[in-house]
Amino acid sequence: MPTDRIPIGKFSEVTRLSRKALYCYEKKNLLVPVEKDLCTGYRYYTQQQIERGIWIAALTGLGFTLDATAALLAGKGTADPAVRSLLRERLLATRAEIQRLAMVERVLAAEDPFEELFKVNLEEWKRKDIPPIRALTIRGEGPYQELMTSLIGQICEEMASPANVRNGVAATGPVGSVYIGEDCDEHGGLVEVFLPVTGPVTVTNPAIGVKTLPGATVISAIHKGPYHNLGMAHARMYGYLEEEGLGSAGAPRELYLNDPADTPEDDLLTEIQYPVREKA
Amino acid sequence: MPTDRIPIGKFSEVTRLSRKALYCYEKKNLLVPVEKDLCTGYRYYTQQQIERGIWIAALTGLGFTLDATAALLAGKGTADPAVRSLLRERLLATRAEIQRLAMVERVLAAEDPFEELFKVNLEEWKRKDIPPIRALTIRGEGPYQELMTSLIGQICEEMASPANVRNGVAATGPVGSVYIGEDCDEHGGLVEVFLPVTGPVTVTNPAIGVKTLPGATVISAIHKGPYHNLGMAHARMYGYLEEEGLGSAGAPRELYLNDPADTPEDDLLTEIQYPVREKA
DNA sequence: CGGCAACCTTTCCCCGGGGGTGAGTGCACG
DNA sequence: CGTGCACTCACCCCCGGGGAAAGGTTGCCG
Repeated sequence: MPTDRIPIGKFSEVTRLSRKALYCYEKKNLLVPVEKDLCTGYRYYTQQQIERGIWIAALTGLGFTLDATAALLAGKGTADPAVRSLLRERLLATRAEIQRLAMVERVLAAEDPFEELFKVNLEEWKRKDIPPIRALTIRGEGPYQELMTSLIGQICEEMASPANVRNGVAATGPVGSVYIGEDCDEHGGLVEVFLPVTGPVTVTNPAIGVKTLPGATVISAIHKGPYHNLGMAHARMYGYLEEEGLGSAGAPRELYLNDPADTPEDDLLTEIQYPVREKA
Repeated sequence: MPTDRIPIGKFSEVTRLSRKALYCYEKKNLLVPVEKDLCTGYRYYTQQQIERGIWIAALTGLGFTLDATAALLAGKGTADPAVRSLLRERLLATRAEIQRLAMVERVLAAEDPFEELFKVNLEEWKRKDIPPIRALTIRGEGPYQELMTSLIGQICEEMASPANVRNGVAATGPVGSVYIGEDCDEHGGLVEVFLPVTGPVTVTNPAIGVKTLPGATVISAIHKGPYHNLGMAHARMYGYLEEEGLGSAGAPRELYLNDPADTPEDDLLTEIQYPVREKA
């Protein structure tokens, strides 16, 4: 083969790699032009590099990072176990992404995607670690509807007391509740309402205390809609936990993410948390 | 609601947005903390912002850009046509991505992904614009096998002539060929072999000329494997063009992307180009 | 009232390029 | 041997954050 000096533009056409990509690959030593004119900086590639370029285009097109691509090219012919593991890892990641996109598609294709979003979200449970929380707490028992209103009202009142306002006591999160009672049903039970708080709190109402709620590992989901639908959401989460064999490890909590006073019922957001046993 | 001063860490937990993301949203005015301590720079969010944060997390999770997310949040309740179009655009993009990933998955799941890659690649036609090419050319007719060897040999010899070497004449791309004959079949026909070239060429062999091949819009695919399989690939591409109603608009070309002299037959890469009529 | 851990701040570089700019080259053709 | 066009260069900012470093604050608890 006679001398070949393929400038970057032609090389880019043949390999279907953009010029920018080629600069990038050069910096990373993935595909370095054989010749670089010292005075003008012009890059020249050769025929041999076309093949490598095409492989790079193909592999990155599969979603491999440039590092992985380099490794794959190095071990292509061989039975390198690293190659196998890279391939498998990518396969799994691709499948996961397809699944995710399928859900995204479902939401976007729905008549009202904004509504649909949180219906699906209910199925998108996430595990997270909750740190301990210092909070004002108050307990009560009875039918939820009135109970919650009353308990939250008392806590807010406490926060608004002159002593607390003066001392700069402030809430550090949304109001939440813990379903303590063993036999909570949809209508009522023993509940503890809490408001995460910071500063030198003064408590006057004897029913209210300052506690540090224990941390936990929880499965959490976000619910959108009126509070009276929360029961259904709990049922679904509970069912899911049973299925997965995750023993419930404590009382479930709810976090009321927006204020029922100035939000339409249908837009209310509630985070539901079910503690589970830690599991690597 | 009493004063709430939610520091970034807590806010990040509740909304499932990373701290980095929050910094980023602040810079873009997408979600700006209500209070920022002038002296320490600490950010404090409020309850009301939690809802917005959760919406942002949900929308970006669907793949919207931050700009799009902002627009969607602004027009959420209204029947803004911009919102509709953003949603539809995203839906189409998502579907396209799912399709693409499905192919990626097929390749990765194959027994030998490296082989599979170019089989599928054959189905991944791309339209591109080919600029005019200045090249050494030589024509011949007969059975391909021997014909090509001979023609390519002659061209290479010409390139290697003392005059050309002295003048710094160099190839600017891989050898290719044009199937000129109307009645080319798998075995032979009228062919023009070309080698893209630059510099003041001297031609001694009277069969060889310097020509500028015309540019074209082509559908191109990359074939991997022995040259004697090219016939099948051509047939498939031709079939595809018919299906799509793309009239062929000129003689097909092949580019021989690596050198048969030092490449195993199974690894030979050939780009096949079918000119089509320009179409917006 | 102190101490200490946990929190927060800014800054910088990374991914894998896309887009654009102004200025400096090449080379085919006349 | 010019000339003009097309090419190429380096540089900077953008996406949407992740990770790490170095240093300053908070605030709980004793």
